[in-house]
Amino acid sequence: MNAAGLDVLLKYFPRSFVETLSKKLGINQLYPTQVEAIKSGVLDGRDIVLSAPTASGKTLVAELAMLKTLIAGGKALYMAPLRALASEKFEEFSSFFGVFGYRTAISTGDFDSDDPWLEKYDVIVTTNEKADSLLRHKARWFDKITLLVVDEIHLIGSDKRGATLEVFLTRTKLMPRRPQLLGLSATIGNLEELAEWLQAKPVRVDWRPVPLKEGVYYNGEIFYSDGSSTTLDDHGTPLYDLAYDTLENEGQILVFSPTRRSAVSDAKKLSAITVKFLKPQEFRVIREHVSRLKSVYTDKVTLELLELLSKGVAFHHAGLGLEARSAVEKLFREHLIKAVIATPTLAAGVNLPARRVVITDYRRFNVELGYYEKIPVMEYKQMAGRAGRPRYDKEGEAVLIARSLQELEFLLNEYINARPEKLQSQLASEPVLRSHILSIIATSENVRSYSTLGRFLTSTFYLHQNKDYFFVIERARSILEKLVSSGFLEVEGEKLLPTQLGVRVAELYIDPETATQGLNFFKSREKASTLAYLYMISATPDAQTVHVRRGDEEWLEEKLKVMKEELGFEPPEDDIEYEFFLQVFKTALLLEDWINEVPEDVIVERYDVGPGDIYSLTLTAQWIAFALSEIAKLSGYDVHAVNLGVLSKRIEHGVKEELLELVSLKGIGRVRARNLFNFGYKSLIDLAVAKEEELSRVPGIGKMLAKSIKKQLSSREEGEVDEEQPELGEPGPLDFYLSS
DNA sequence: GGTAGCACTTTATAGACAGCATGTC
DNA sequence: CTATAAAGTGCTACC
Repeated sequence: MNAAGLDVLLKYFPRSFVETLSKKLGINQLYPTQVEAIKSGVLDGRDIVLSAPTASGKTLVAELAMLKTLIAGGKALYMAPLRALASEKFEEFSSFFGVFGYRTAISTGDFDSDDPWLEKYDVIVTTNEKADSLLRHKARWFDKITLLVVDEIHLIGSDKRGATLEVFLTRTKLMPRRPQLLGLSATIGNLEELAEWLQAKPVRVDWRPVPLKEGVYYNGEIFYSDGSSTTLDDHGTPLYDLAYDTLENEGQILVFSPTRRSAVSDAKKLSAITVKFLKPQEFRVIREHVSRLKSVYTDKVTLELLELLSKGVAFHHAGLGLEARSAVEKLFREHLIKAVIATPTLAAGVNLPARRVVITDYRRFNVELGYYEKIPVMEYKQMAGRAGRPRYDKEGEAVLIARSLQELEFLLNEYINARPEKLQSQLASEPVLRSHILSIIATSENVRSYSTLGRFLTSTFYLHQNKDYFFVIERARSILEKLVSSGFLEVEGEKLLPTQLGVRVAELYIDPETATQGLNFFKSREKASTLAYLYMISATPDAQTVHVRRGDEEWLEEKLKVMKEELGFEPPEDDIEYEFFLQVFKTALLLEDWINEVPEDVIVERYDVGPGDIYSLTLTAQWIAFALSEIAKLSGYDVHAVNLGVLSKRIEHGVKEELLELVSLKGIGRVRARNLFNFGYKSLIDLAVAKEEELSRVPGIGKMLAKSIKKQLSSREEGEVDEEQPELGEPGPLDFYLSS
């Protein structure tokens, strides 16, 4: 390695820092990506949108830029689209900046660094939504941010979540002292347009640390983009051929499959091959992981996975629980399992490179629109970019599978040699716009009239891209009317003022429509059954629902007969509405089972979901329950507020009310709490009185846990002093000024 | 009468962010 | 709206 490779950094950093980079962090040379970015001025404080392939060193660019800003006494905010990515970066940054004596914090739905908020940290890692939420809550440290790093900034074009990022960026753009911006992007068709909107410099780098070959497999041959080709041995099916060839050369293969079902079945098929390449010592290590996972999961989905793991292969999709997923990732990274067959979870998710990536189908069924569509080139490129493990593989290879000569041609032209499409702003869709319009008015003092809102909208990417100003203004006007009639805003002449309710809705981060539905529910009844609450929650636009299969209708209708009373209303007549009704009803039943302590395995079977689905379903329901409880409180519906508060806790832990006290202990979940309860420990007092040895006789409670319980209880008795919260409510520094 | 094997028919379809206050299966 | 693989069902041939 060439130590002089770091010379360019001496212009920006003290020599000791550069030496530390080399000695402690093993960074001796800069990648072309980093050189380009520095040439373009990231370290001189310039705003930049950097588009470069996966693993081409974008993270180090961000780290250097952040380090630069920290040395100057500033603070950096790093935003990522997924919680998993945020926590991955948090780990990385903690050690990187730790070496230089700077502190890193993370704030997502999962974790929150508590201490007097995030003020004293130098680097803060969040998800996009969390960053937006912090803005809404007027976090005071926000004006201390001197560098904003937005990872995967191309997410601005995603239909569901793109608008959040767009509004966030528009807001920061309009701040009086805007922080430096570093956007990190995959390859996109209109980088220049995006950068121009952000008033940043577009920087495009195509260099990859591991060269990537892209090709199409047809009739026993891989045809590469450069016109060359290789022939593979025949093992029955294209996927077998590709897998065999990869494993034979001691590589690993990552397969993208369109559905969960096909991912599982492809994994099963490939197990016949992978098992042949599994060495005995590898098998032993895998078995340890498998037996550990067996103690966590006993549902059929995970059991199927565990069986496959022992054969050196795995499937990966969002139905799997968190631990199962990360076990698959870990085993694959350690080269123990040879093949992973994944749904698009992994396309934009955690970094899991493999020598060869196979995309079995360029089409995917669109559940919402109800038809098959071809996946965007950008998504293909993201998947293909996973090919090639730095340091392990000389080159990576991405392969699409063609079924006919025509398709071969089509895939070469439309994917491999195609340019990724242009990013399109997704701001104009109504449900998205209504949330953000309320949020903008409710949480910033400077957009409080039709004209300032109009000016805000003018600064968005949407209007930068589409010149139809009047269309947006019209749509905004109709949304404003609805927000006013729902009681979130008030009009005083030209002025638009948020109500207390409106502010709270924006802070709680729920769709105004969710709040409206909640309020209608509260208004129409003084009390409600648990099932009725669960139904109401699951029917909101923020909720997730489960699918109703053909065979479900029958038993759902049986259930309905018995529970009509409890539900408190008649199901709709209309066919489409009825279909939605059944979906919501099924979801409500699942949640009810969950809070009645029905075992996870049973839920998995009964509702045809995976443990991961249960997790995300309950997480969402719990959040909505909490938010609506707050809305009820604010609107004077005290009974509903209390009921929903309790319900939210029950959903969080999956327990009956009687266990809520026990479950507040660290290390005690629904299962252990029930065991304790059945052994007569029904409250914290009971536990405080009990002896450690007695507690450890309860199934699921070992010596360690018994000790931890006692320790927790004794510290509670002493009454720990709560940490002081910074006062809220002052106008935040994030308010921007739309001076005309 | 029972069943293996095959052809035809039916069925279902990816993912995941947010509050708050501290640590799930 | 532009599909397809897996699971389910039913039929036939054969013992």
